[in-house]
Formats: sequence, C-alpha cells, structure tokens
Amino acid sequence: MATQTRDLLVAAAAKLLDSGGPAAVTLRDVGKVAGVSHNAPYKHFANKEELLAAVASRELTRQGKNLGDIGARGGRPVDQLRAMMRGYVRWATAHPERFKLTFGRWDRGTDELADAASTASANLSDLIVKAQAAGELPEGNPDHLAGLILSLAHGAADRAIGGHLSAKGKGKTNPEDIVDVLFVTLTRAAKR
Amino acid sequence: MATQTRDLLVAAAAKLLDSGGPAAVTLRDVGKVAGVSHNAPYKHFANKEELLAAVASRELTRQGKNLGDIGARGGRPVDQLRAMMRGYVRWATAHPERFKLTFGRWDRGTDELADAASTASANLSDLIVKAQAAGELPEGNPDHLAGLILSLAHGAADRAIGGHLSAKGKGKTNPEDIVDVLFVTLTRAAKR
DNA sequence: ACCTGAACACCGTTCAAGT
DNA sequence: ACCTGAACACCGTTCAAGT
Repeated sequence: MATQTRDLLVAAAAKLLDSGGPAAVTLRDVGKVAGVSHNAPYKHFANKEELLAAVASRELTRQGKNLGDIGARGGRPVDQLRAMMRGYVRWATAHPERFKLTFGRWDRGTDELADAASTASANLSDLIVKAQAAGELPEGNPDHLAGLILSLAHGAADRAIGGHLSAKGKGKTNPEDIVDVLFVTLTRAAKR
Repeated sequence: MATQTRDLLVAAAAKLLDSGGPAAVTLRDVGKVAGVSHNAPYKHFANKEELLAAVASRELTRQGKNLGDIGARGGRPVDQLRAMMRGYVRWATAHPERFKLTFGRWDRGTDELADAASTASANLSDLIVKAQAAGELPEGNPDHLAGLILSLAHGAADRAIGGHLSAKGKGKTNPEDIVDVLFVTLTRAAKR
C-alpha cells in the first residue's frame, strides 16, 4: 500500500480541521495523529496548503456523490433541485470548517477540484432546464437561475454558520427554511 | 489625543488585512506600520483577535452608514432595497478580506458589532414591510423575506470572491446581476 | 498611563541523514 | 522511495522595566 500514509495524513488533517479550523491543522499534530513524524507530510504534499487542498478535494467529491444520489432518486425536477439545496445547507452546517475550506480560492485548483465542481454544475443546469420546460420554474437564462439558487443556498449556509440568521428576537430561522422560501417564491413567479 | 495610537493600530491592521488576509496581520508589522513597538498593541487590545474585532467593528459601522445613505435618498421601497443589496455586494467584492472578517463568528461580539447589525436589520425589515404594503414584494413573513434577500446577497458576494460565479464557459456573471435576478423574480411573484 | 526589549513556546519549512 | 531529527526564521504572548 504505497498511498496508505497519504490517506492517513488527509484523514488526520480533516479530523483536526473539524476540531478547530485550519489553525488547528498543524503539521506536527497531523503527523502525531497519523502516527508519523512531524514532517512526513512533506513527502506527500509540497506544503500545508496542498494538504488542505487534498482535504477539500476529498470533501467535494463526496458532496458531488450526495447530489448525484438525490438526482438518481427521480421525481419532479424542481423537487430534486430543492432536495439538493437542502442537502447542501445541511452538510454545510454539519461540517462548517470543511464547507469554508472547500470554498475559498483554489486558484490553481488541482484540476480534481475543478472537475468535481463542473460536473455538479452541469447536472444542476440540466435540472433547471427541465424544470423550466415543465413550468416549475420561471423562464429566463438558466445560468442566471443557477447562480440565484446556488448563491442563496451558499449564503444561507454561511450566515447560519456565522450566527447571523437569528438576528432579531426569537426567530430561530434555519437555512433550510430559507431554501424553502426561495422555492416558494420561484414557484409563484413561474405560474404568473 | 489619548486614543490616537489605538486608531493608528486599527488603521494599520486594516491595511495589512487588505494586503494579505488575517495571516498578514502580524503584531510586529502592525507595530511597524503604526510606528510603535511590536507589542504596543497589547496596551490597547487584549490580543490579536480583539484587534481584528476592532477592524470589523469599524467596517460594519461604515457599511451601516452606507445603507443609511441609500435609504435617505428615498424612492420606492423595493428600489431602495435593491440599491442597498447592490451596494453591499459591491463593497464585499471591493474589500473581500474585510467582508470575510466582518462575518465569521463574533460570538461574544463586543456589543458594538451587535448594535450595528441590529439597527441595519431593523431598517431592512421596515423597508420590506413597506414594499409589501405597496405590492412590490410578495406577501408572507417579512423576516423570511429578509433572510432570503440577505442570504442571497451574502452568497452572491462570497461566491464571487471565491471565484465560483463564472463556473462554466464565458459566463462572467457578477454578483450584482444575481441580485437583480432575485428582484425580478420577487417582483414577478408579487403581482401573481 | 503608555511604551519598549528580551524571552518563551509554537509553527512551517528545510536539510542532512538514515532504511 | 519514504521517513526521521536537528535546525532556522517567524509569530503570538508574557514579563520586567522604563518614562
């Protein structure tokens, strides 16, 4: 098993990331958790940034599978879309550090990341076009609609993580509710 | 001028933050830029985190004034709302590091932060209620609508900063366009 | 009251070896 | 090919003084 150490390092980094954010992912602790020396990671990754990129890549691939599973279950296109966005915000609030890591400039993005993102984006566009054809979503540029839906899910998740969702009194709004509000609005706008 | 050094430190921290994120805000460089020793900041702030909180507070106050100015210009409530959200995403993409700092868990949030956020939120709710009364926005819980609008603006800005907005080919969507898409949809849903 | 310089523990990274 | 231990520069923070 040539790549076993590499996988152990990525798993250790993910665990430390969950426990205390990127600052808690010290190479020394990664090595300790993985059972190697504090600079064994340098034999598998150029630096700490690339180790974190590997964690992000693993997470994005898993998340892509989740969305694919929801799509495989079938149903009305608009219901699939809503289920996907609900799953997305649920994942984000359950693993805030992984969510924040996955988004956040992967400039020269290791290809793997770009691939996972582009296939997910393509699936989404297909669903939107189908939903529009079925009259479940308003007409207009599908890319604009995709931007609207993804941005809303992303923003609701990020605001929930930051604690900016229940601003006023007792309104303990959760991000899934906001996703629902968007889809209610879209449905209403569709059958104008 | 008793507080002059404090202001210099906050300004220096903001400058370093813009240039390279929180990691670039080293106490040593802050001191150098402000013309004091590398641990003079400890006479004004308990630690680096509180110094950054002061930067966030300054930024949030300024941003609150911006929104207030837009409201003071008058016009249809829904147009004021859209202008505010456009200004918000414009600010976020122009100063990504300040934007990311301002949102990001200010748990025991120095009061100052909480105050600025709650007045901004109250102004927003007022506008939404007025817009609904004028038939410019769909009916329903105003807090839900506020969550939808703020989450969308936040998400569009964050995705633009992360470079996740022009996913596919040449579609160079910008966050202000996405804000417009939301308001078009809301308008259409209002006059169902 | 505000500031400085030395010192400490910690971290990312590099290097010379080890098998 | 993969790993280790020592070493270096850097950073946040503390402490004992200085004015």
